[in-house]
Parts: sequence; C-alpha cells; structure tokens
Amino acid sequence: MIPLEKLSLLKIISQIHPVSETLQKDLIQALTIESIPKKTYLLKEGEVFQKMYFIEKGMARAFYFDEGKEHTSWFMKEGDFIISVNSFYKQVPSQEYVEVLEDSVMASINYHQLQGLYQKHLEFNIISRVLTEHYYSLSEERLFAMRQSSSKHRYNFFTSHYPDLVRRISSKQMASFLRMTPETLSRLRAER
Amino acid sequence: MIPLEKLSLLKIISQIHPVSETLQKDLIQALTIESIPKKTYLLKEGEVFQKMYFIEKGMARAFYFDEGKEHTSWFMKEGDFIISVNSFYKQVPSQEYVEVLEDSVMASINYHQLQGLYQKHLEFNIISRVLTEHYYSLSEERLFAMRQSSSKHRYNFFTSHYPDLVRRISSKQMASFLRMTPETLSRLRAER
DNA sequence: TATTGTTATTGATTTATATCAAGAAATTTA
DNA sequence: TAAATTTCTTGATATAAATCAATAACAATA
Repeated sequence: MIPLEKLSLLKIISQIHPVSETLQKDLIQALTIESIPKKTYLLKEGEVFQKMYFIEKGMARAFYFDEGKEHTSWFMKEGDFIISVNSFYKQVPSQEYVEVLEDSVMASINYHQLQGLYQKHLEFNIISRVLTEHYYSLSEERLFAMRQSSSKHRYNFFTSHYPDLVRRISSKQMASFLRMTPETLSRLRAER
Repeated sequence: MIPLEKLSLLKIISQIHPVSETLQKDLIQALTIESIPKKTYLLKEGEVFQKMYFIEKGMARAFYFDEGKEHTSWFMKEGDFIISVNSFYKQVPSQEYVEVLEDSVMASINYHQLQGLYQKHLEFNIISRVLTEHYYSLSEERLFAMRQSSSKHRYNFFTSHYPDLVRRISSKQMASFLRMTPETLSRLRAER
C-alpha cells in the first residue's frame, strides 16, 4: 500500500503550484486509493463518470462503439489522469467505456468532493486550470496526427511518438485507435 | 465601437462566476478591441500565438497543412474564443494558421497579461478552468464524430449539428474539415 | 495439459473515396 | 461591367483499405 503522502499525484500537482498544508490535508482526505484488477470497467456507455482517477501504477483504455465497431479514444498509463472528458465535466451519460488493461493502483476523487476543493481552495483552480490546458493540448496534438490521411503515416506517428505504448498494448487495440482494421495494421507491420 | 462594459465577453464570464469590481477593471484594461477585416491571418505556421481572441462579431477558421493538403481544425464564430491550443498554452510555434473569414470585431488579451490576471485574481482561475473544460469537451465531441468511418456519417453529423456554419462557410472549407475531397462532398450533397 | 477462445497473419475480392479532367457557376478584381 | 480567379459539379478511372475467409499463433481457462 502506498502511503498517501508519497503519492506521485501530489508530486505532480505541487510542481504546478505550491500546495498549502490545508489543501494537502483536504486533498488526501478526499482521495481513495484502490487496487483495480485488469479487465475492470471504470465506466460503461450510458453511465456518468463520477470520479477522476489518477494512475499510480498500471494502464487503462477509453473506447467507444460507432457503427458496431470499437474505436479506442486513448490509452492512459501511470502518471496520467483518467476522465471521460464530456461525461465527467458535464456530468452527463458517457458514450465511452473505460477499461483497466493491467492490474493497477489508482487514486480517485469524487466529482462533488473535487468541486468542494475548488470552492474552498482557490489556488487549486490554478493547478486544475494548468492540468486541463495540458491535457487539452495533448488531445489536440493526437487529433492533428490522427487526421493524417494515410494509414502508414498514422502508424508511423504512433510508433515513433508512443514506443512505450506499443510494447504494452495489443495490435488489435492499436488498430482500433489508428482508425484501421487489424488486417491493415498487420500488413503495415510486415512491410519492413 | 462597442463600449468595453457592454462586451458579451464580460457577460459570458460573469455567468460562470461573479466577476469582482477589481477584476472587471483589470480585465477591461487588459483587453484590446480590434476590427479585423476578412482574409487577415491571426496566426501563421511557425509563429507563437501571442493573444487569446474573443469574437464579438464575425468568424474565423483554424487550419493546417499535412502532406500538402489543407485540413480545417475548426470554425469559430461570435461568442467563441480563439486560440491555437498548443501554441497558446505552451507558447510554442504553431502548426496551424488562423484566418479571419468575415469582417470581425474581436476582443483580445495578451498571453502575459492573462497570466498576470491569473496571479492577481485567483477567482479568474475558476472562470478559466471552467471555460477550458468546456472547450476541451467540445473538442472531444467533434473528435468523436469526426472519427466516424463513412463520409456520409461525418457529413450528416456536421450538417445536423452545425446548420449555422453550413450557411456561412464554403463547401471547400467544409470538406477540408470533414476529411474528404470537395468532389466527394459535392456528390454527397447531390444525393438527396 | 488439453481445450477453448482470442488475436494475428496472409491471400483474394470488393468498395468507398481519391484522383484526374473538363465544363459550369459563382465570386473577386480590374 | 468585363475579365480573371476560384469554387462547384459531374464523369471516368485508379487505389488504398475494408471485407471475407482460412490458418496459425497465442492466451485464458477448465
């Protein structure tokens, strides 16, 4: 069990802005540490994403169905936050599923507790604003790259930018993120 | 000329969180109102996006080139903020262009002045956090829809969700957002 | 360890969309 | 208003990637 004070979550947020004693106390109080086995669903389509998770160890994947086909939105690993953006921020039913890919340790905080922290600790809004800007920026970066027309280009972008993910996910999952069939991906891999 | 106090920008942000007298004063001081003729570029590839714009009246478009082809990222109209996400938040050179599509009136604020407001007025971070969450959410919504495999589906999503845009943009611009050639779009339009 | 299910590969065929091309319509500029 | 650009449409053809299919490799489970 990771002692709460040692969470890498706390390290990350204190690098953005100093965390006051009282904020740290309230934050630790609000957090729950959970060990979550792989294949667990943190969210299913139609549900409202109630908690924001932070991955201390492990991996997860967000995906959704469209025209009967599975599309991976993104993969999250240790050091990342997990939310289903629209569902969490607006507290509306999700189109996405979130699935744990490896046995994981996660810190989570409930939506309402988070809102409480924003109200009580104004500086926590600085931290969250910066984090949101950062994740928004990463999301746009992926969007740019994934619009690329040819399968080959998308594949090259992915393998060169996320070599660590390549090692940890299945080809099928990679294909479903890359907007191509597993057959096409298999052929691209065989090319060289 | 729009009197600064009447800006719809102020109305929008005060709906998120009450704006104190001093914040309002500092904000108005930091803002510049500009009339910008169509075809003006607010940003070109390789430049750093220095200002956040708010459109009081008019329209703009963000786009970029990939493999020699133009891809529209998104269209912004009155009531919207304009930033090139990555370039503005990280203050790095942009991959995108931002082009004004109609003669416009915009309120703008410089990156450093904005940071100053965040430091001086903690509650401004609440407003900005909520706005960033909102825009991030909209961006993800578009991303979901635009991943759809068939041109027909993407076209249908666009026309049903953004009928106002359909009236104001050219087919060529629409096609470049929808990830298809103008020829394909023309054929889809002719279908019914 | 054997069985069952899932994932990956490879080949043949189909299909959606891109490309190329040329004329018509619309918009911009002189 | 005429001339020059640019955008839009329609048709013919090419092509990248999907689909269908069958086998092999691997992983999960009994």
